[in-house]
Amino acid sequence: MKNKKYHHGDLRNSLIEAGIELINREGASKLSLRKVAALCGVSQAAPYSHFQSKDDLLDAMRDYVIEQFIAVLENSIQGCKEQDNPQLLIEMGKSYVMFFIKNPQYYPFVFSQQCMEVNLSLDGDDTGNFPPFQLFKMKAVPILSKLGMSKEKIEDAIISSWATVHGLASIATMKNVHYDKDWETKIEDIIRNK
Amino acid sequence: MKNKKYHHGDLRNSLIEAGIELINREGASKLSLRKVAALCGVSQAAPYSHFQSKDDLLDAMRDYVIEQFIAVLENSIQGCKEQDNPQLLIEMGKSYVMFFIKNPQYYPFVFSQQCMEVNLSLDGDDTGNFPPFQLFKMKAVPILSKLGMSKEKIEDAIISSWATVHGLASIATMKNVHYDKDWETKIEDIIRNK
DNA sequence: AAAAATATCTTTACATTGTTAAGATTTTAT
DNA sequence: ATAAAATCTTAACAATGTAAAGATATTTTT
Repeated sequence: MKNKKYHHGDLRNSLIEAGIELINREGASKLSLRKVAALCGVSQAAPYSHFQSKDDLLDAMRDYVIEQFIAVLENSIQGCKEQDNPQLLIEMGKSYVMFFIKNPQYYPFVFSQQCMEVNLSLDGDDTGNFPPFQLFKMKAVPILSKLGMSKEKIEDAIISSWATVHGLASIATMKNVHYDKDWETKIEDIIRNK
Repeated sequence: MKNKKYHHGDLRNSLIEAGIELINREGASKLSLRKVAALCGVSQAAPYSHFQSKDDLLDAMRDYVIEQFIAVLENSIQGCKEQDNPQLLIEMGKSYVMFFIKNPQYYPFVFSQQCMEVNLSLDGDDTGNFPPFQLFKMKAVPILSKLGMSKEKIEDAIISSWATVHGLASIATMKNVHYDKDWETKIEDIIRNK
């Protein structure tokens, strides 16, 4: 490791993390490529050695955040004793919402480009499917099947559940939302109320 | 009405409508103040006689879209024979989702600035509350009360229902979402599955 | 009706931004 | 060691939001 280095060494990852840092500081709307480069101590054009465009960097940052998101969801799954109990789906839902409540800037960022692949159907190819939804689907199908639901009902239930949880995350992370109760303790009631 | 006019005559409204036109054409992310001005045939700085900033124009455009949105919701209410039947809430939900399915560019635009006022509580001041939610709340409370639900349950149910519908709108308007069924006919099943 | 005040618009200018091009420096491959 | 490739810098461009100064039209006042 040299002190003054022409080459940064790990610029690609540094740009991703610096970008996420800036998003947490002042939101995705105020992020600029040049600020990210400056935060990494490189010139304005340096990012173009690692990303084709600003959107390309944003995509990589999104992947990075979604990886954290997936880790949180999987952690909540492993916290469940019974892998075939419907409660597992509730726990996933709670984690889904809480992830964005704990990182409010992430919601508008992750879903700003509304162009992620989403396959709602139970059939079809799940490669490239929005990973959090794919994970939820994968866990939900056997659990709901065991309850004796028809395939069509299962598909509807999965879409409905995801919509509820996703909508809750959207609402809870709005800047001027007023809610006197504590989300963490209240959220299960709200999901169950379905 | 003069042919060549230094003064536009109705520039404020024209800017709002031109802006919405551009959003429908190429999405909110690609909208610029200068393009809006050009579409109205005025100079780049002309909008500043009517709006303090680009965000100020965007706010006015949002209000304009929300007015249309409210009109659609109220129309669906008036289409219901029984004003105290829970089916009315389903109809509102369908209209909520369908409004954004019919105008896919509106969803990311209306909710991009996640800073609208939202009061989730049944108590408290509803002035300034996000009008579509306020309307839903207003209609839901008496209907759910009649079903014998407690106040707390009602609040939970309203939040849950709005989250579901709002989440459905978010998901259905994603660009790369694959769904082989027809939303219009399927959406009620999905909402009911709650 | 004339003059003054105001509203609406234009032109010019500037800073910020994404992006490209040309070239410098370092690392890697031969 | 030399060539090739990767990584970075500086300089420049077009698009954008916005401010300032001034022109033109409209409204208000007298």
